[in-house]
Amino acid sequence: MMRPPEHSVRPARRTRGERTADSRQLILDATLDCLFEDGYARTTTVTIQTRAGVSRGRLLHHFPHRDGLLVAACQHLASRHLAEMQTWVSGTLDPDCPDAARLDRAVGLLWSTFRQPYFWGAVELWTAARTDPGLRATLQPEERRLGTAIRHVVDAMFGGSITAAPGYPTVRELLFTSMRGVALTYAFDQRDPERDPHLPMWRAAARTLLAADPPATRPNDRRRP
Amino acid sequence: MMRPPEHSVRPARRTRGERTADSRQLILDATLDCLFEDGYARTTTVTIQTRAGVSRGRLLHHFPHRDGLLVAACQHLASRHLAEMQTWVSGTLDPDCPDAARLDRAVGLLWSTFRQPYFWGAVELWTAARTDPGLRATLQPEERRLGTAIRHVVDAMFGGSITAAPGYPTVRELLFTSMRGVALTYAFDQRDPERDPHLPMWRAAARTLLAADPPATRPNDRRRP
DNA sequence: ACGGAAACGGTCAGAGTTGACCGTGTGCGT
DNA sequence: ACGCACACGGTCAACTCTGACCGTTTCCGT
Repeated sequence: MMRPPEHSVRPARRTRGERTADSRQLILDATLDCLFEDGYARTTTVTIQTRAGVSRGRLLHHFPHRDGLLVAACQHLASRHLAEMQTWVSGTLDPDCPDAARLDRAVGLLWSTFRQPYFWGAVELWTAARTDPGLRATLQPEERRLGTAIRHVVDAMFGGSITAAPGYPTVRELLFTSMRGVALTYAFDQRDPERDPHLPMWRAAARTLLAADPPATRPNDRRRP
Repeated sequence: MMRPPEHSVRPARRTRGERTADSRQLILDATLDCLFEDGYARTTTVTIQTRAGVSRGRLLHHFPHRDGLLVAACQHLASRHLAEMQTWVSGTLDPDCPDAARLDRAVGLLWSTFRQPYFWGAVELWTAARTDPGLRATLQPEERRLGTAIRHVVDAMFGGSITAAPGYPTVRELLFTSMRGVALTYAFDQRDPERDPHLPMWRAAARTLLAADPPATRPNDRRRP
């Protein structure tokens, strides 16, 4: 009653654009959280609005249709993941790492990216996009952009000396796809990712492939006359 | 009116057990078809009963709850896929294949298994099982059994001389997981699987890894004093 | 032959989901 | 200062999906 308009409690007078940005951020983050925790099938608009802490009106004002919300979530997922990757790799990067131990570290780092909530959110969207042309149309270019960006980050993880090896492109692609394939099985078979038997296998295979002299594209005629 | 009970038109007098088996077969096949075509989220009991051509009573008599139906679909998927794999590999197997061309053939065959509807049905169930403990409990042992069985089939595809190589287990696992990871991207990026750039990469990497002399598990100390 | 249970066919209520709709307050251009 | 569109808050109707429920036919043991 006797309180004057206290300026320390006031919500800092947000502009209209800021409120809109906040709303979108809240809702899209909540959408990705729901995808991760509940899965695509149980991710309803009510679940999202509850988790985001917004009213139904606020949700429907920014995303009138569920389809548009999920499409926006795809783009949000991509941009958020990209930002995470870049800050995260710059924090754990070690410029003067001894030598071949860098490969082992890089493999471990790469594998750790497949345990983050991002990966499962992406999987949910991927599988949903398979039977949803609208989602697919959005997801495809977004994932392409992300793919090239991630490749650069991975290159930075491995470092120049490894990247220069002729067999490196094959190693990078093989590791990346194999890890994705292995990570997918964790959906129904949850073990300790740190003790995954594939981890030493990836390291050993990478060493062998990088040490192979030819680009490994010609099958025979290895020995010179 | 004047027709006697015609024995040529009568539906061959099925026993009760046969009808039950037919119903389950119809419903479970339709369930897997729905998973492949519509995806998990849009696979409803009504969709299934329509596609199976059964009444609601018939569906609910055999599968009172949707959960049980999907769990049964998991087992059905596994057994059906296993049977398909065995008959299919025995039909395309070539005992006296020249030599290393067998590897190329095996890689191509293995890759072709990731384009069948089975794979996408499995992916739908895997992702659903991640957030559904009931599905996961059923899927896990079933996929384990399938995994070992498939490994045997793959071994048969490669043949004894390749299988005997010390690096073979790594090659098999790497190929299998990498193909799964690549196949997953076809959910949102549909290209021609026959011209996938990974195909020559897999073949080349397999050759290199199989040709490597040591088991490739010890990182250093290659040269003896 | 005959009673009972299995194997349906078909309806319907209840819960859940989506989005249209209307009312309200407030930033913002003029 | 002023009004208008934006950014909500909140309600509700239409729709969908699930599973309970009841009636009917057909197989099967005795």
